[in-house]
Amino acid sequence: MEAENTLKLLKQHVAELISEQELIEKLKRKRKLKVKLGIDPSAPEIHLGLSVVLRKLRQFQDLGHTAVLVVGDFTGMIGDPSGASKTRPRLTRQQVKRNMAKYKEQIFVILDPKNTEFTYNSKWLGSLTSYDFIDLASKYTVARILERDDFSHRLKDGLPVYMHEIIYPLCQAYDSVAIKADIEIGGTDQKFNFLVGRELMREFKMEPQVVLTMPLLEGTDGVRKMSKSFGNYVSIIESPKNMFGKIMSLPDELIVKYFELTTDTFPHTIEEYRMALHEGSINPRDAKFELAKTLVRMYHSAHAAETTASEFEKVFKKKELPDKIEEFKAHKKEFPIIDLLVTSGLMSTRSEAKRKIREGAIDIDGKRIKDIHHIVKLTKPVIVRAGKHRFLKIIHK
RNA sequence: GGGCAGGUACCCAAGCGGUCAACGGGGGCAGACUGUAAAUCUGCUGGUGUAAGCCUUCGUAGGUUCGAAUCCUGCCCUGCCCA
Repeated sequence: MEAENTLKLLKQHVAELISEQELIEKLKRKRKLKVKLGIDPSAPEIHLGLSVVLRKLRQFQDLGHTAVLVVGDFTGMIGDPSGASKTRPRLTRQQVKRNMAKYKEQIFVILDPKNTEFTYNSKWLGSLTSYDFIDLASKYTVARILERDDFSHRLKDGLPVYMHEIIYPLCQAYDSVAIKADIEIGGTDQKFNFLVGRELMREFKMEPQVVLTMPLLEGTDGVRKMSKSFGNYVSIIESPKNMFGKIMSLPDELIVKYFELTTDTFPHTIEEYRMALHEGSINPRDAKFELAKTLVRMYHSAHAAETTASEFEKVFKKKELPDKIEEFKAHKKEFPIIDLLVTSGLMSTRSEAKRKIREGAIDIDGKRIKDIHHIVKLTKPVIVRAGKHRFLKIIHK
């Protein structure tokens, strides 16, 4: 009975499990399982998309299993020039170290440090000889590597596929061999690599790892997967205000998915939301509002959730000014509006400032400024609003 | 090693001697409408200048020309074909 519940929990929200039977077998043995997660050392920020996988990993930890985080420093240091024109800068040892320090600060917000092991794949990949490496490469065929969608698409479209890219899956698979992974988890986009891991483990006469993939979470644009490079991500260390705002600008269709994959909201509550949204008995905006509060509560505090929520109401529903506005101390009493926008950092160039003024994006004390020659007098503090949600209080100092 | 086709702004993609800071689309930003949703409509999307203008930008280095993203040469990079 208990085993059944365990399995049910672990299977929750999972995209694919290969195979369920093997997982059951492994769980039956009552030993600590090694659950592998590959970490990209070039992206030290944890966002909600990654939290989906981390939260699943945490479930394993809560059941007493060990999370083995394999930092891809070896592959990272080689550099990954995907995209023909932009060779990604190689990561130095230093950078990897710095990034990982940052990473660790965030990751234990979700993971349990007691059941977490960090390891770096340069430890074993770095010490392979050329001979070993070729031996490794001999265990897989080109055709099977090229089965992978993105490779075959790129070939079809006449785009480059580099040698090291096709070696990549093998390296990652070898990580599984090296740490003797019981389970590897990640996003569905990793499925291919994980399966290579299984094959390779068989080659090495090991029990193949169980593969568990989680759905990819769409980012704030609602279309592409959440990723730092698309700029559509919500970091888990985002300020309450930004986190709240980003969640509120999410497309409605994602509300339920976000509840499921990024929060601990009870399944039956989520089901209620789903029904209500479907029937139209709840304003999607309100459901999203709850979602935003829930997330701010998780990553900040209940208090922050309340104050951010009421602040949001105030600014966007009642169209009032926020309680707290950042201040900028000006050194002069009078400013041409363009200078003010640029020196205060609201705009990055004078041309941009001009553009925004002409577009009607700039308010001062609630009055829209359309004249690019407008002079701002700082006899008293003024509030500049740039666009929908950027406020700055300018005071003369 | 040889042949062919390419390298244009965040991405795709026109342009093929002057009217090109460079058509069009996507994305992004801003405005209207809203629920900081979607859809829709409008504007903007190198820098500097009040503006006229000036400066930098079309893989890279040179050259031809009054004038080049556009022509020539070397080099680098990508794809395809042949070896």
